[in-house]
Amino acid sequence: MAKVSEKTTLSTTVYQKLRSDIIQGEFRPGEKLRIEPIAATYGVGSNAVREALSRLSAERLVERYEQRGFAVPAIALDDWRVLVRTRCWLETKALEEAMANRDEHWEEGIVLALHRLSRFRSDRPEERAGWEDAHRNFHRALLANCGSPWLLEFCDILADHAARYISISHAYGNMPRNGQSEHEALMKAVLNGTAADAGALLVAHYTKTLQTIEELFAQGRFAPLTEPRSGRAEALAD
Amino acid sequence: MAKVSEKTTLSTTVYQKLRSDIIQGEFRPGEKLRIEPIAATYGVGSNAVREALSRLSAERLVERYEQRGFAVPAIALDDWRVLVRTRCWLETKALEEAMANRDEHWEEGIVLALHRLSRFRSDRPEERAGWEDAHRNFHRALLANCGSPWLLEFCDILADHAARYISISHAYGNMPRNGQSEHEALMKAVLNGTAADAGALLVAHYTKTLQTIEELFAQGRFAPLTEPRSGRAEALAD
DNA sequence: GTCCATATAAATCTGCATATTTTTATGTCC
DNA sequence: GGACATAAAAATATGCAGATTTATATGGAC
Repeated sequence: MAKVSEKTTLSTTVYQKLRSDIIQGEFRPGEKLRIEPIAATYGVGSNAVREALSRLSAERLVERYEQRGFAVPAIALDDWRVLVRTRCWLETKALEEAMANRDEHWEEGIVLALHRLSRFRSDRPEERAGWEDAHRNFHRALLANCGSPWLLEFCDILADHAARYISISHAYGNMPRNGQSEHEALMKAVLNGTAADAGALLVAHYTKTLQTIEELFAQGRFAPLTEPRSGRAEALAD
Repeated sequence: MAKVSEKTTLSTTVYQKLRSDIIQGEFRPGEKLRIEPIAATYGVGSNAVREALSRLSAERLVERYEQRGFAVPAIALDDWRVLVRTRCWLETKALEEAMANRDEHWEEGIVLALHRLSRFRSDRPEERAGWEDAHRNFHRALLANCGSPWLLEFCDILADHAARYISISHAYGNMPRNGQSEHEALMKAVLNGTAADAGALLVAHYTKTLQTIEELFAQGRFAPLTEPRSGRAEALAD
């Protein structure tokens, strides 16, 4: 029995596709998003695209320039650091609350998510998408019980933005690390340890990724993406 | 010399107006937002309204029902509690960071914001809008230095949603309290005390508002707003 | 009452018209 | 010639008026 496909609007379809493309780094940072070409690509009218871009701009996944259209956000080392730092703050808090509210269902969800994650190898290109997905679900499972849909959503937004940086970095020399042992240690601490210990492991986990990408910036790998070439039509910022 | 008015789009104008109306409780919770009437009211096309509503739905200030339009979110006691709790978490963290990063400019901003707030009396209807604004700015000033635009934005979103609950409550018997002495104590603790003390005062400040509105729920004042009358066209939820 | 067909209302979408910005071309001064 | 200003042209974003699709309400058969 195939799942009944949810009734949806064209605008939402475009929104989802653009969202996913941006997070997966299909667009260069700072790249202008012209409405007509996008509409033509998807075979829809320009209004549907505008609506999708407007939604994305509210999530900061695209930047909006009044009367001048939309663009993918630029990337910057400082922005990356702040993003990770904020993510650590919020996820640490969420994890602390989730652990305080612990129940069987939550614990089982974590065990299950880790098991599913273990079935993918992040170094095999054909499994990569599945791994990313499972990885995301594992981290979500840790926080699921925190008691605040708001906090969960904020963590999700930050995770999306972090995923974009990570996707971009993959195209510039960053090999995704599997980190299965880290995830196992994290799960053990979450299920059996103190909130402080678990939080420290979580922060350490994200800090590794932080540093990997910091190095790419330091090596200048992202230079062509962060220094807008003068005279380019893409220089939208004022 | 009047400030040059920013070039803007019709869609953004509608967005700002709707946003402000929702936060100020001009719509009943759960009320359906029909596109045509709104477009007619503002004298714009339906697409501009759709775009505005789409943006608002990304901020959770309106709910989106695929193929069935948009509605103002309902209100619920549990939602209100979670909202305030989350706000306390995030603002406490932001305040802690802001205090750790303290500098002169930040301190002066707080002093100035409190002074400006003191010029308004929340119990005078004609000054109410000004007071709300100054109050919001005071709380923003406390966190301004936290070092994370993300965290600031999340706090802002939560503040907007809390403001909606408060606006609605004003129409159902809740008198806004001035709280000047609370704000002064808070400022003193922020400028001269420990982060723990300041955070506790902040939480206490929000908890008072929490309880006031909890009581209105308990008294059933909001009942007609939370119990969707069956058969009404507004029953959109599934 | 439940099911189904039909009518109505509403949301959604498209194609084009308009307004704005960006680019290109042109002219002027030094 | 190069730097700068100005004006025309092109590209692009924005907005509107219906056409189309979808959901909701209505009424009748069973």
